[in-house]
Amino acid sequence: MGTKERRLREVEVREQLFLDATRELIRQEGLLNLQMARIAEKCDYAVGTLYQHFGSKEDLLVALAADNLQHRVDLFRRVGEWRATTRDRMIGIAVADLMFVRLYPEHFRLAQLAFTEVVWDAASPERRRMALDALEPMVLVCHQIIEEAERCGDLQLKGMTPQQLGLGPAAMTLGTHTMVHVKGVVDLGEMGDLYLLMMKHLHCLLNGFGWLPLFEPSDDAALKQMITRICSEVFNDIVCR
Amino acid sequence: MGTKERRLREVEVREQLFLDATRELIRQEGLLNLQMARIAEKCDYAVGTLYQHFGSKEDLLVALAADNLQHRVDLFRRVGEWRATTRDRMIGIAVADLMFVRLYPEHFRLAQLAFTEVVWDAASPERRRMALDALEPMVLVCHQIIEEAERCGDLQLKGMTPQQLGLGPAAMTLGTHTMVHVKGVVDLGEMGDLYLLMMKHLHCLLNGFGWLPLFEPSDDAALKQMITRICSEVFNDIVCR
DNA sequence: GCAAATTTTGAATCAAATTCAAAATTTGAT
DNA sequence: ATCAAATTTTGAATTTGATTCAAAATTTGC
Repeated sequence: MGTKERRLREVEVREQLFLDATRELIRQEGLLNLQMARIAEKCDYAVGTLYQHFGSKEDLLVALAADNLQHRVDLFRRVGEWRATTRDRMIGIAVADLMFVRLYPEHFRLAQLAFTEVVWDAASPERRRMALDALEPMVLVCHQIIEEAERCGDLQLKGMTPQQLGLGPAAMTLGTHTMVHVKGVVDLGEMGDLYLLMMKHLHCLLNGFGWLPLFEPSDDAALKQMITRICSEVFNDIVCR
Repeated sequence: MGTKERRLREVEVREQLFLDATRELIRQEGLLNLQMARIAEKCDYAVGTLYQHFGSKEDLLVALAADNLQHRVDLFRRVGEWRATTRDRMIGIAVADLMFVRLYPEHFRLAQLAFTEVVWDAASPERRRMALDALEPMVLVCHQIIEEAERCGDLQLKGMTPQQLGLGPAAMTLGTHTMVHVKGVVDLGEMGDLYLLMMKHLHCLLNGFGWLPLFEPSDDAALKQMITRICSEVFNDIVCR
């Protein structure tokens, strides 16, 4: 009987409806003013129905963060499949994030909250698992690039596992995203484009790893050109800087 | 008249009492279960009095994060005054953070929440200013090290300002702290000590900057020895790893 | 010693998440 | 097509916990 399956699909559709509505409400009124009742109302359902999908507000927030991550994964995958040097692809991962930030400008603010003890621990274990699973393929893409880099001699792991080496760039990008999204921590006036700066630091880090071919980070023009090239080769269907 | 001043001091003492009680409650029962009424009760004051100091719960959280930062600053300053090479001192900043994490194991979890839009924007502007001001001296210490490194030829800025260069290590440490403190994001079993790994990545980054003297990051023993040395020379009065 | 000003108090209020019994709908057998 | 059982939806009622504010207590200035 297909009845059960149809129902299952309907539930899934509605769940997505709730998530999209939540995303829109956050964009319109900010995380601060997000209310469960408003979400239900916006979708013409009763609050009780919303709670059938998400055990709590925290659960919903984690679910939304995980949902956003699906899209981030898509961008990472493109980079993974891109025919380019391993170093270009590693940098490409960071460029994918720049794209992701434009497509989901609220994601990192949401994620910062969702991974906070207060929210994370209040979400259901299943939801947490889903979020961690959503992270998994991104990690995988990075490791594959790192492994290939080692195989072809672009990179020496020097006793680190690919996982361990990957954590450096990951920490740097995560840290940057955090700083960018907290209002007031960095004086943007005198810092310029933080994300451009991040790309530069990432190059320095990769140089420090000895990841070939080395790149001269002081050459701003070359750096910008590289970003533009990656955008046009990998993300040319997405609006670009 | 000293009456006014005495009163002012009393208020300050009480504010600290509230902050310390909050810190303890968080350690005991977790951020999740923090309640304003409990804090007041623990200090034998009415909730109204607590609200005289902190306009809202969010205000209190930001205040506590800022208060913690004072202690982080103290550790940073020691490093700033340490007689050692500029590179050792830069690494020393990260070691200071390791110390800080032991002294205030809840800080980064709290900070992640406090700098979240939901909390940050709900705190009073004065409180936000205080928190940003608390950050300032830390930034300053780092810049001084970077500037001295350039002056004495240990480091080439290559077109970056000291502020801009400092953001790289800052992003990397912030990102690491975040990953360490969210349960489940990194499989600690196969990653080993994340903070030791961070030190290694930091060395790679500094190598990538060309910060002299270069350090071979694959030499685990030397890395650990370096950390131990910094602990004993700079933090020998604090319990050490 | 007393009235005005200030501070403290905590019961009352309020906001918003969450629940759950009743109503509506769907299912499956006849 | 009809009906009873099972499932789903509903939203008013409950709960939780932050916040307020009028009354009580205390301090100040004369």
